[in-house]
Amino acid sequence: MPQAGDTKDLILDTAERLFSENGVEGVSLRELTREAGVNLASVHYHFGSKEAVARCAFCRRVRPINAERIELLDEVERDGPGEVEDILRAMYAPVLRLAQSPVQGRRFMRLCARFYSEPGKYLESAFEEEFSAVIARFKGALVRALPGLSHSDLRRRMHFAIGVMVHTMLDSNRTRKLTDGACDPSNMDVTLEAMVRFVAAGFRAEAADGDISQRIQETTRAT
Amino acid sequence: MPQAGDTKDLILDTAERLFSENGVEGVSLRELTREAGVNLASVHYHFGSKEAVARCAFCRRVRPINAERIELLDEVERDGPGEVEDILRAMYAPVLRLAQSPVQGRRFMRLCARFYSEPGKYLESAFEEEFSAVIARFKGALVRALPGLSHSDLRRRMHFAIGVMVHTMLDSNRTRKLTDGACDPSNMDVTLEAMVRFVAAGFRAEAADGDISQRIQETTRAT
DNA sequence: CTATAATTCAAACAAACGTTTGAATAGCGC
DNA sequence: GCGCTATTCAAACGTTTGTTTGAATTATAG
Repeated sequence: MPQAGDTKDLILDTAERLFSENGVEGVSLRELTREAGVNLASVHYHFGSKEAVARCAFCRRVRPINAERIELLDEVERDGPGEVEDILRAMYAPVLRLAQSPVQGRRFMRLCARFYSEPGKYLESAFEEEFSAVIARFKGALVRALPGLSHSDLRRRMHFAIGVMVHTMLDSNRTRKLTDGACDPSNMDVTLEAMVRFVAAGFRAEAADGDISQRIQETTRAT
Repeated sequence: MPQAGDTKDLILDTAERLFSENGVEGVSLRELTREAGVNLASVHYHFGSKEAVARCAFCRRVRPINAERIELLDEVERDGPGEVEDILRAMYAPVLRLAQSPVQGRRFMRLCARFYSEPGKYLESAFEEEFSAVIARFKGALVRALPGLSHSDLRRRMHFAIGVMVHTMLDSNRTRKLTDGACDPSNMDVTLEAMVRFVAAGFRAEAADGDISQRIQETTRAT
């Protein structure tokens, strides 16, 4: 009983799985369609190009996640500025919690992280479109939560916070191999809390902004 | 006046530049050899394969860096356990300071970060070989500097620390586009110090592990 | 059932890939 | 000079890539 959109979803599901495992450039359309059990040409019939498949698979997952992020952040900030930990949890939790679902979640994390670090133009625009508003929203929340932090320091530390997240997502497979156990939900909760504490402490650290930057060089080269 | 090894170095230099800009898979050997001004076949004559070129270009830069890291860390730990900030500086400084050199440094950072996040087998072994000893050395130093931290928490936070570094390296180009100015040495010093403070605070944060290990030094949270 | 559109399919397309080949050239000891 | 090795070069190798094509098949509607 083949339903309408069946092929389309088969392609997207398989693309998400394979792209996350081997990267977009590392998967051929023949491999993808063979794995999905559909005809090679159906990719171009339904999507038009390989890049469109990648974008579509990416957006399909990332939009609900970013929507949940905004939703959680709104709740955190409902009664004045939120705590840094709560803001970070709103940022990290949706994407990490998706990773708990054994069937598709963990694979998407790698897809997302791969999209972030892959060279091509596959998604440079997609990332901009999907994330610019979310990032701006969280930056605003952190400005309110950390009024003493300079603008440049906040931007830098936000960068670090994203780095921690991306790296955790990318390396979830290696960590997985070590822990070896099946999908352990509590494990991800522990990881989330560890990330939140680590990054929150980083955000609250004393700033080393421009005015005292001259002292740094000596500190670095102290023999 | 063609000297011996001239072609080999030309290939390596160009590989470092192009691979860092477009990734290993994103650069063809024809593009590489055309840009380097050498013959296509000379790549296989001197290196044997494209993968070998990538590995060679990678190791050529990363070995002195890791050597300097160990050297700096030895100095930090010469009189007992070092401070977390000094350990992190020994870890971050060599790779970030290389980024100051306008000619090749910044490009290598992206190469290195790309190697870390690229799917293929190009370097999974190379990374293991070049970094396993260094990572173990720094992990030991951090264990001594943070005796209250559990083993699993330390491993996790070390993971975060690497994530901050990799992400900073990968995104140096975007930051570059924004700041737009030419290679500003002080800028990287500021970035280094910001990373050190951020990550050190993260390492010193109260652990969220099962066995709430203990309170860390109160001096850190002096507000 | 018939006609019309939507979808699937096998086959082929041109281009690009890493790699190999064998002759041509350069460098160097004798 | 000669002989030998190291290196360069243009050309082609076989494969794989994303994409296109046109006929076959299936679904939908009148």
